[in-house]
Amino acid sequence: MAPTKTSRIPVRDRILAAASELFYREGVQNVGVDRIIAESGVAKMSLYNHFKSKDALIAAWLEEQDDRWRTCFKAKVEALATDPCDRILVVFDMLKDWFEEPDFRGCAFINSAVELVHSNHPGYQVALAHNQATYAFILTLVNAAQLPNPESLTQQITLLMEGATVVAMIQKNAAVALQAKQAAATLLVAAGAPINLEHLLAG
Amino acid sequence: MAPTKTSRIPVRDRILAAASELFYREGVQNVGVDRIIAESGVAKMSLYNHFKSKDALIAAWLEEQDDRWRTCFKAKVEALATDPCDRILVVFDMLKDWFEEPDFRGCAFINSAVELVHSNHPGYQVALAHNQATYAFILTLVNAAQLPNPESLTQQITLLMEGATVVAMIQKNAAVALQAKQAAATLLVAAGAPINLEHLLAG
DNA sequence: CATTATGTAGACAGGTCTGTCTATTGTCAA
DNA sequence: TTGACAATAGACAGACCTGTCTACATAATG
Repeated sequence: MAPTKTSRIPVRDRILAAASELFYREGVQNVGVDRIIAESGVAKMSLYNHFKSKDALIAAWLEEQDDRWRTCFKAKVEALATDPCDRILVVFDMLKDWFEEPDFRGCAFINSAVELVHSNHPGYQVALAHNQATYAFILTLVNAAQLPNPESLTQQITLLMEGATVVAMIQKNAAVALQAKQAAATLLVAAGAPINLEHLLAG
Repeated sequence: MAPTKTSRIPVRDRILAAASELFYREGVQNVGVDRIIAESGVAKMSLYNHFKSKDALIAAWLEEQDDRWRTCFKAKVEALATDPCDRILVVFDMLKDWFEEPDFRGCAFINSAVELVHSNHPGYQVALAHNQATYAFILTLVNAAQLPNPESLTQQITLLMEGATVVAMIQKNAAVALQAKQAAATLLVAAGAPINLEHLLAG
């Protein structure tokens, strides 16, 4: 490899970093490869040497995002709470923090699935896999809480998560995360979880 | 006006009809004006005489969809149920029917907001207004049910609706509507509504 | 030093898209 | 009939986009 004078970060990583920011901020359709190479300070041929096409770059970006999300999300949940039910609820606190980030623009996977339209697009496949991975992760939390009908409860909680993400994006309103948390807590209590609902309403 | 020989339907309506199908099926970004005029059998200048630009056509399409939705949705809910709580729950049965339509591809307003990116786009404004109209309509149902904290309950129910719509789209899974309905029923019961949950699980 | 691999810079082809323009046709009303 | 209006067909400019190509520069390795 040729460590360029301008930067010692590998070319592929620089491309992915620039693509990540631009794709998320403006959508995959509104960002051309010319802007990605300009932002990353890379030659166009380098981009096409590392990625077969723009569609392949989109898929690679989503895969990288998915990888990061799986590890970061799991680690954060486990660091913020130990009780199984608390871990489910703390997910919504994390969502609120995410929604409050100034550059928040919704879920990259949902947004990309909408833009890519066709489910045979490699990027769409990654988005779908991410969606199922979210379900699977929440399911581990619900299973740990040993509540009845774990699959149903998990699906309902993920619907609240996705709904909150979409509404927070379109309305630019981070507070919906708290409403989603309240709803999730109600579902948990109805399933028999030992949660103090009064305490939730306060903070 | 000049009623064309090929059709007596006004030109503007033919343009909107073609745009509606194409925009919804493939997304506003993936459909060019050339395809709209080909599908509607209209001259390009006619399109630009009726709509200032493609962006204006997108906004007009969304406004028309919003108008139709407001009247159709309200009428259907009121026709399918009379009890306030039943009316809230029947919304999710309607969602399921919608999700099962072969051409279902999610919510046109959410999808368009994602594609248009910028909240100052006229189409984005219509999508946002539609989102708030949904909230307002559900709020009337919740108010009719005379339950405590109507705004919170309404927000939580709309989160379930939006979440179900997004997940149904990305997974092509209409069954999530039933999970959303179940969650909504649990929330209603927790709020004191007189609902038989066992009956819900059956159908 | 020489070779090989990697990256750079930028031109370029071929396609698509929006929006404009012109010339022509058809329809209604006075 | 005639003039005003609406719609048609299609060419066109200008911009943008993807992906390829060439010529050159740089770095590590044998």
